[in-house]
Amino acid sequence: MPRKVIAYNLPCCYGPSIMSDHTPLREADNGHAADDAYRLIREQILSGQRSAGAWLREGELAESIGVSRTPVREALRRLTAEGLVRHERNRGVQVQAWSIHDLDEIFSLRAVLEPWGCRLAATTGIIDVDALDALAHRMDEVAPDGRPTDVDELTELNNRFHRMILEASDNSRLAGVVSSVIQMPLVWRTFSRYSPDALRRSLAHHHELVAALAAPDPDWAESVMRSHVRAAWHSIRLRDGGDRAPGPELSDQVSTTAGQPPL
Amino acid sequence: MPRKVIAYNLPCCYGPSIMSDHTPLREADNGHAADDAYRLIREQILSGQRSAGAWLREGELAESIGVSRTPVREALRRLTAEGLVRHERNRGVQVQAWSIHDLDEIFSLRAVLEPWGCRLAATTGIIDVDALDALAHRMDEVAPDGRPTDVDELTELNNRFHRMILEASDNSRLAGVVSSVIQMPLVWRTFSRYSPDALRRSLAHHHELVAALAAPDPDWAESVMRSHVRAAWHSIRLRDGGDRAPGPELSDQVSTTAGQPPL
DNA sequence: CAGTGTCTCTTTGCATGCAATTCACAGGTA
DNA sequence: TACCTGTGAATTGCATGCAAAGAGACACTG
Repeated sequence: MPRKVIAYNLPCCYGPSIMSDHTPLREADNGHAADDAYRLIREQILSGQRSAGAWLREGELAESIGVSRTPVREALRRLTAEGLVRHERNRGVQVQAWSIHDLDEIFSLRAVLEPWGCRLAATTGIIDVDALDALAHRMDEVAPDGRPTDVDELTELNNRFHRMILEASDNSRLAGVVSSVIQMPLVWRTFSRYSPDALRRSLAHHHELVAALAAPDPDWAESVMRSHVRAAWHSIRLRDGGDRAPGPELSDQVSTTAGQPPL
Repeated sequence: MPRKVIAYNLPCCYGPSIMSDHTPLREADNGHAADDAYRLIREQILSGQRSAGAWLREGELAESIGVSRTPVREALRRLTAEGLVRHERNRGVQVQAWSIHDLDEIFSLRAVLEPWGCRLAATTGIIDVDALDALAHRMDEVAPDGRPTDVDELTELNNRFHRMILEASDNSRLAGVVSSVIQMPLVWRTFSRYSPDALRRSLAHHHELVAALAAPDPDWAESVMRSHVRAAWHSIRLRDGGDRAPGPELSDQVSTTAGQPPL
């Protein structure tokens, strides 16, 4: 209790003890402890450094990040709410494990929501088609001939592309819901599972989406987005032991919203 | 620091100071501080005791609940993640305010997701039709002739009805997403806004849903659920200054998935 | 040898204290 | 009057200490 006072005005991590041998503390003191903890832990999970089922100990995380347990606890609660980790009372928090069934749930949801959002975006018309087009072209550069040079950047560009469309749907909850549901595929590092052919097709879809939104033709936009999501679903599953196509029945169920008569 | 030790073994709230004049402490000591705080605060928000825009002070809440600020903070973080409150760094937490636009967002999302989930429930067939039927009949009793005797119970039954269908869809994320998006209408105490006619129609929909799921006919089930949600949307809006029908364009957009050819 | 009690050690849950930030408001200046 | 500016009270952010709940080791008993 005496030394605490001294430590307070310093970037907290320098206080109590000389930093231990490994000092992967949060960079500088900007940001805020709880946010930093959240970001760092989240990154470690998504990047696979913390594998599914591993326990996340408050004490260990606090020390490695360079903050006290309090902000770590806050970060873990956020991650729990987002479904990235599981929390058991008095036992702790462990990284959520995922199965093929989870992947099917996610993609069947996306196959309903994203086409609908794309239709809305084409209808409301408040979308920056040029910016979207730029993203599509940038992705071509990062993955010439269907072979990605930088999977991380490709993933980031792809996320931005999809987010931009959903945000143009004028339904903020739609965008929120999709991004909350999508967390997990990041772990699977989607694009690293695509064949060159599949990736080329995916990038072509992006250009077609730009065209459909520029037209704007809501039916076209919706339909291309549906193809895009379902193609992605196949691409990811095929590599996976290739057990079977996306849900025999699910397949039909999802296509429910396909092939509509024009409104 | 001396008295603390004494207080520790008691149900924490009895410790430090003789309880103040108002003692709405958490009932008994069962449950756990953070969960209790979460439940109590959530209830106060949904019941309208804490009105939109009101600030939620950690200290005040902690005292009124009878725990320290730590579990209150945890509860507030959960509520933030769920969208019931807004959090501003270093300023605090205030009850989220809602607009007609929010209501439109929510119902247009429901109008896409719930019919789809209902179709899935009819397809997978793992639904307890009898239990569902019992719920529908119980609702008839609680609202004879479209005049509810107990709005709270009616609301609870209705939530159970819808949740049961979504849980039968075999897509846990779908159920999760819908319930997370639906929080707000609870605040609007949906059924208190229905006319007797509208409420009678709503209850009739429930019986028709049971029939469609018992058949089981996915197209029928999906279609009834779409009618059900869109009717609810109108019922809630009409009382509201009756400015206009659910989104002129939105209306078309949502019906996107309507009137399909049978699969 | 399986089952059970207990003991210890680890880890979480919660309370509390101090620093930092924000806001309202008063007082000074142009 | 309009606009800074600084001061103080209220409030959050974070660190830390103690109690309680689990998990595993180990001996004891049937």
